[in-house]
Amino acid sequence: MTIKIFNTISKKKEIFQSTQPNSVTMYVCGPTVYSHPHIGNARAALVPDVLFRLLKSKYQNVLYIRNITDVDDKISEAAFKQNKTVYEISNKFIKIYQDNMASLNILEPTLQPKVTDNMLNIIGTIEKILMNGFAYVSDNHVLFDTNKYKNYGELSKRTLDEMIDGARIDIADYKKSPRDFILWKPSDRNQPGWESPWGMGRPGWHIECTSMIKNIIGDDNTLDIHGGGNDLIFPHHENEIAQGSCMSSSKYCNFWFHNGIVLVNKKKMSKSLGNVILLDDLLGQNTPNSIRLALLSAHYRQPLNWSDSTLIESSNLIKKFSILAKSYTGDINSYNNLEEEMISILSDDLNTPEAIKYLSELAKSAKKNQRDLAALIKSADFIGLNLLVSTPHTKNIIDEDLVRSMINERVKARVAGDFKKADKIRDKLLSMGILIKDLEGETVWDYNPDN
RNA sequence: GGCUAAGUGGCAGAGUGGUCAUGCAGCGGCCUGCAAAGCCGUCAACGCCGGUUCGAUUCCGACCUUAGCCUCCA
Repeated sequence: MTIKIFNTISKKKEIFQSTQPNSVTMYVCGPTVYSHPHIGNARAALVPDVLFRLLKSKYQNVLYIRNITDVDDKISEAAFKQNKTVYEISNKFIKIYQDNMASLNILEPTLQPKVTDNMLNIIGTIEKILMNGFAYVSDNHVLFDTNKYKNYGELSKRTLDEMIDGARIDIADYKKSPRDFILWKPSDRNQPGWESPWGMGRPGWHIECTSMIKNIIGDDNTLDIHGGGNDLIFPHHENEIAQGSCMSSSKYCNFWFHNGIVLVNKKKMSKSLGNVILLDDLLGQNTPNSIRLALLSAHYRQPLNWSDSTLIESSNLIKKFSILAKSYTGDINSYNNLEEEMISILSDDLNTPEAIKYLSELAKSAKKNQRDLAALIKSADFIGLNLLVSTPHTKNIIDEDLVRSMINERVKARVAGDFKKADKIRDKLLSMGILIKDLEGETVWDYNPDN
């Protein structure tokens, strides 16, 4: 069965084909580690995670690389403000990032290279570009010469003239052309710096990705899939293609894969608008499953407008699935190919809303059909939703014995016909975050997902 | 201003040249001491104007609106 994915460079849904028959190489731009990860970082990791799971179901070897940018002026700035070293900042946020992603059941990539571990490779890559005549040294900087690379703009579909006309920035005087971008720049004493043929300095923003990719897959090999947020198409990925195509003769990458951004109140999150939603906050009040489902509720290429109701809806749905899943008593392994339909849905450009619809339909038929119930559990699991293990919210720590004794008291009151008292106890439980249901012969309880 | 996307029912959000999205909410019913949950049924949409077509929400063009990018950004 084939996988179709939308390729940004052709602007079409294409049948995915890897360069090697049983292997896939995928690179996704990871975080710059200078602050707490937000919901947008989560989407940017979660979308490739679903693709990774899908690819793994069809290919023997999937090499999934997600880098860690631990050299960046934003990190230096954070270090300066907090009176800490650059490494203290980056190590702290690497740890938080990885913990947050693990909480969301996002699988670890095969490799997570760091910029600081690749400085010699980066310098080597820049030397190759210089040697091939696509870069120049000016005032201790090394710059990519965009006028030398004739396909510049092929990803973002803009011409150099358009970019120059639309430019809102002042042109640095060491640049030959306003669109030329930095491969290497000098560092002063307060900035992290490395020895290079061009003096103490540090790499520009784009070169790290190109260098790490080529270092891992080999200069003359083509990457199968390169992913990242929509907002990275220009200039970051455009510049990567330019560099990567000019350091060796091989094509840089076959499939470009971009996820839409998360909007809050219909606007992109930004510190100035004060609408940044941090994962730490979200994870304190919601189950990983509901956050995950909420992030998958829109197609990955669409913008996702985040609101309270997004989470409420997804947590209701997850609760419905989980209750059903827990009623399953059979052996899941007695059925074959339970995930087949889910795989086929995702194979069409990762259509997660369609996948959720499928789960809803399974939930409906699962009441009468054990196989569908098993399929619900397995299919949800395929997209990383574990229905069998419920994770209570961290703030919802409850004395279960107390809950049971309150329920018993209410049962007694109901038997005695004292419904006033029974309702009072029910209200009290609700205020504690406990939802009860009177089923035939017994009363069951669960955490209230809205709480 | 330039570039790139998108505009679907009360909300979220897929999809399709001619029959159902789905979820939440609403409405009617079953169930219940009453609820909650569940179940059954039900209402409702394709920004605007043209064009192509026997037929368009779906294809084409203009217009309007929104978002993103053009500066760090996932």
